[in-house]
Amino acid sequence: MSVKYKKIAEILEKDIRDGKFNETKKLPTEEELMNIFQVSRNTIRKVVSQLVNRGYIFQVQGSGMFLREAPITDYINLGSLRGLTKNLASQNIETKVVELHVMEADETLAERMQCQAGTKLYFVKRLRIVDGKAFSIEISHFKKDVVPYLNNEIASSSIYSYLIEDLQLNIGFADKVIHCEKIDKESAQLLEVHEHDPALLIENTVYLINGTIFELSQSMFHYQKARLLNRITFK
Amino acid sequence: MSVKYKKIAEILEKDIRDGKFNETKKLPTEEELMNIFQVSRNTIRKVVSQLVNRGYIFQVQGSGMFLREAPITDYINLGSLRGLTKNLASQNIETKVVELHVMEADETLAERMQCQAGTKLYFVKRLRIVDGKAFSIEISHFKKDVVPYLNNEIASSSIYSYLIEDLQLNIGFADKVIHCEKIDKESAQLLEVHEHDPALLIENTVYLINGTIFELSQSMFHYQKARLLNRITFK
DNA sequence: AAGTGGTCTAGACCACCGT
DNA sequence: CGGTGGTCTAGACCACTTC
Repeated sequence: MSVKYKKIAEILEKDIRDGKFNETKKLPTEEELMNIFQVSRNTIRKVVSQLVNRGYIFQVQGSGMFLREAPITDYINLGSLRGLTKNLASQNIETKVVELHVMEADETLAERMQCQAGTKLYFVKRLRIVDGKAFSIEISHFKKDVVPYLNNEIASSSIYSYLIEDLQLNIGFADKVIHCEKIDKESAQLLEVHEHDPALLIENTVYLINGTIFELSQSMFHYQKARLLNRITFK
Repeated sequence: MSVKYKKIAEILEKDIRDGKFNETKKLPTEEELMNIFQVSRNTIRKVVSQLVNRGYIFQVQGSGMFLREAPITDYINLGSLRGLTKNLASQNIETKVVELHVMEADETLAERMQCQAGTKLYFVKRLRIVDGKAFSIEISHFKKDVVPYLNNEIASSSIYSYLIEDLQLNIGFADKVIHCEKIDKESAQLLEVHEHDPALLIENTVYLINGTIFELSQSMFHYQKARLLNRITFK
């Protein structure tokens, strides 16, 4: 976080979240931001593009930069990295670790994670509980050579905070595939719904910035509780 | 499309799709691209950021720019604008217009579309058929003052091609909310599934670049056939 | 050490919005 | 017409990868 544009983007993101621009629903002009932060125009434009990509603002040529309407309900933001911990801010989230152990990749996993069969993986199955009610089941596989250590305590809080802040992983990009299906019996019990009820699923493949896969996960959501949000900008 | 970086991005996107870099799985260096297209480095970097955002490539500092693995199956790309027409390229898509007429926004619609109750809207209900099988039901509302004309013929092909190429709408951004639920009887018949089977839903709010909403739509997908893909990059 | 992407600056000119 | 964003250039220096 040593670079200017990231620092400034952090500040402005916080300002927006804190409602600092709510009266005008408008950001200062690029020139004003240049003066405030004492950086060049390109740097400000880089900052702004971050805020645009994160869905906070939109730009209108000749007019200014405006706040996008904040989502009213709690959504899982598909554009962000952290699972629930950062997203459903207003709610009360618990995590129950159902299973956690080291395993070896079989042929299928090996192919999907682009590694040799037999590669050591952490297997984690967790139940996420929001406001006292079962919300989702998350099954994750982490490559052990990238995530050398994991325990119950870490898995009970935010794994991603651990990966980023403690292990300092450089996470680069991810593929998320979303679909829905009829829930199986075991999952139905965990999520407290009926067998054959719908289930919303996200299959997540996460890459380091050098392009290596380090996580493959599946999240299964309670169909009545989960709503995913995707904010996109064209240009 | 008069600007350099968009033209170059189009060319490179096509090259990537055509498999031009498949042997090396690597793009030319920034310097090489500067020479090829005779533009400055910043312009090339802008081009590259487009390709990164669209999920085609990833950059590794000190090393180069590499192709991301192309998705194997056909997915609906959440990051792109067009619905199916552009996405499921390999398949055979038909569209049946179930309903098309002008209506007035009621209180609920007016609030969600940020307009006055009574505002004229085009209402379109379409059934999308892929490879001869029902795939999705799309219900859309377009503001008539933005989309002054719409007919059966246009709605039978790609509405978005019409909006962009003919009406020259400047589409800016969109909010997509995804969830799943049990399907109702009428929709079940259209999609040829059983009542109470799962259904995957996307609620889509689309804005012009000046921030005005012009479309509100809901797409309901066949739960066994639809897969949504979201490619994200962190940085 | 050489190659390649990442950050940052300073400045120019264009395109669009609103008055 | 003034204000504000959009595009583009030229050049400098830094950080990481690869050999």
